[in-house]
Amino acid sequence: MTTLLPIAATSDGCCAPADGGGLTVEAARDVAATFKALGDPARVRLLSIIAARPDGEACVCDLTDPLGLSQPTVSHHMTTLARAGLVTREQRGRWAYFAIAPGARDLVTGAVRAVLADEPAAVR
Amino acid sequence: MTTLLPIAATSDGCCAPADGGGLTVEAARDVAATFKALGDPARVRLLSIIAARPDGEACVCDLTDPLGLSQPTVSHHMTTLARAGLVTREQRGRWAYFAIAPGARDLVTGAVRAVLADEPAAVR
DNA sequence: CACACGTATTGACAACCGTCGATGCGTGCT
DNA sequence: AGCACGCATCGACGGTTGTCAATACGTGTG
Repeated sequence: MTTLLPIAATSDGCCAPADGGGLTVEAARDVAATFKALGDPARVRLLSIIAARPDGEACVCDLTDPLGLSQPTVSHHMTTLARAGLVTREQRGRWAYFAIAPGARDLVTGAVRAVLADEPAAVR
Repeated sequence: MTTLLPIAATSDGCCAPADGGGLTVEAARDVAATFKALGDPARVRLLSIIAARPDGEACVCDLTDPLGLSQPTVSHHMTTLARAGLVTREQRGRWAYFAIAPGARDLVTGAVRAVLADEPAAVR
């Protein structure tokens, strides 16, 4: 939910929203929610493991062992990542395959740009 | 501290570290710590407000009002941001001026690249 | 149809986190 | 020297979070 808008869209007219010139309260909440989902080592490892997969997807049973966490915990983290829009869940047979969401990278980079105001010129 | 290394440096030889192909435990911890510092709306707003300043710096007294938080709370958040390497603190007179750390953007983008494996070039 | 298997949900618990008021510390002004 | 001011630290409190065991839910297989 909350459909994060990647650019700081104050949208409230021209003048600074009297916040002091920064992001809106809602924008900050959305941006922080994205980062919050990435703010746990277990979730970071989950994402990186899935991203490193040759087919780019994995089921929960593939993830419990590398992480050393219980199945419910992994499932819980995957739900968190899915709610943040970072992974997609696809039920196939009796396995649930998770993959990096198509817009995941744009979501995060958009959040970065929203906070740190855009980069000079060459993104390198 | 912990000097986040931006690239997934498994460094442990060639083979996947038996983690499943993702980041190392330590790398994941460092990356998550960076994101964790960004995972709170107050800190996101603090960063964006400082970044939006014409001179690029602000003292605590400039930040309490826009945020609607108490002075100790703002100070606490700034300490968190400083420990994460996202802002610098410079005592000048009896004011403490905070500014976006020089390497802040690289720190965050490096963390993004570490998790989501480098940018497409060819993917998709 | 019954069973095994993979996953999600529930309930519980400890740890952490954000927040505040009160207080302490350092600095400049009078 | 004394005082006002800005900031950090302390102690406390409620809320959130990460984790697990136990259980429930779906789905394919025998």
